[in-house]
Amino acid sequence: MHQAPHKTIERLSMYRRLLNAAKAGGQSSVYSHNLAEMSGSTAAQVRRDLMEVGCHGNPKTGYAIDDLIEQIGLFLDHPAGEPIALIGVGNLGRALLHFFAAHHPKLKIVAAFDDDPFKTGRVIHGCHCYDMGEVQNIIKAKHINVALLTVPADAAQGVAEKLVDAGVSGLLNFAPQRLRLPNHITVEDMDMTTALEKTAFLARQNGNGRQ
Amino acid sequence: MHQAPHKTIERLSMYRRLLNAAKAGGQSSVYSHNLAEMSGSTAAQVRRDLMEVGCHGNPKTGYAIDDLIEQIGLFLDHPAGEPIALIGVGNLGRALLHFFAAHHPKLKIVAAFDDDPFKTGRVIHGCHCYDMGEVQNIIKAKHINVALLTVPADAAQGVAEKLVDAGVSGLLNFAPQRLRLPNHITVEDMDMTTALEKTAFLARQNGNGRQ
DNA sequence: TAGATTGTTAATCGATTAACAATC
DNA sequence: TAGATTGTTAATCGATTAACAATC
Repeated sequence: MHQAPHKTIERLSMYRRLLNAAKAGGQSSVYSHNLAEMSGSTAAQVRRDLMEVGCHGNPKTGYAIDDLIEQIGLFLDHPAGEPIALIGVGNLGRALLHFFAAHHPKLKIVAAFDDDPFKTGRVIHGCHCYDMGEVQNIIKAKHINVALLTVPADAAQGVAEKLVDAGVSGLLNFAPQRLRLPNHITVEDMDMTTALEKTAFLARQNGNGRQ
Repeated sequence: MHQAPHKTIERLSMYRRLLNAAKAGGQSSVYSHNLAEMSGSTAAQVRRDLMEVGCHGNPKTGYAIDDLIEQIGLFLDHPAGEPIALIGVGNLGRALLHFFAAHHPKLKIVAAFDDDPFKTGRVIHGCHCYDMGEVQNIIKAKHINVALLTVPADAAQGVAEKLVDAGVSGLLNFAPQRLRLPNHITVEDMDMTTALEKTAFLARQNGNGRQ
């Protein structure tokens, strides 16, 4: 069996969000070109992505929204929900705790970690903050497989290795630091400095020419 | 003349960061394979990227770090520095103000905007917070070309259009919302929900199999 | 049926990787 | 010279786009 391309996974996530909004608006079916229009993709791409997760439409009625949401959920989500850890309760860490507290039924941040004694022991945006010394025990105890890394760049590699030792196999890394980890570990980098540099560069190149 | 691929731009940003660190550590030259090792790229890729910005090495001595940093800077940066706006001073907005206050000499957030009267008029992480009503005047007055968008999803499209009207041509969008803007506008999406869903999915697929 | 949409296959495109001659 | 590295070209790979037969 083949692997779904990474881009397909990203688009499926986006489709689901759009479908939930459409459902909330009272719609019950969509055509590929509707979803393409909303997501900025093409109709053919949408059909290919939906086929990937086993969704089938019908030339007369399009795709049933409830079916799409269910199939995408079966494909993307862990059925029992995914417990997640957040490491580093600085400004960005707290913002992400707040952001993810609301956003997702299946992805739940169940533990935060910091080494600042003014933060540990408290509940921040609904999430208990533990001392870094407990990170491996708690990750094992709570069967955490995925972590958000919001520590300073110079601490990132060391913390990441600890997490992997404790059993984490996916990291969403906000530290502007390349992580060297075994190949079977998934690292997704959210490098905001690079993203901003790229945006500024492309804006200057394609933009309105204002200097 | 041809355009540098987007991936090359991202890698150049990363190389520069690594080169600055190497320089601070006392190094004065690198080989392509050193930079490849540090960045997780390949030596051939590094050489191609560096050629793209007009850097040349020498089989005996490799590349001069000072030269690389300078050439990458000439390529990526606006010589006068790039003034940037941040729209939406919520948890995430404040975290980004803090993050970017320190990180970059050429990219500077010079104005923040919100419509909450408890935030406007104050200075937050060194940046003045203006009322949203002033956004177009200030963007024009300060010649701002690039904006960070950290407003709620349902406000993102409206705000983005206002910004584009005022002359912004590059947006770094943190709202989980697809923006529909003219083609000459650069939009870079930092979709954290999708990134986390993708990380969790790939972790489950490639990970240690723990359920 | 007629017409729009789905599902599938072939063509294109862009970027990465591999190969190798040129260079110090 | 010998050997490692650079610069450049060709081969590969993956994903997107285009084309079209099958379907309701």
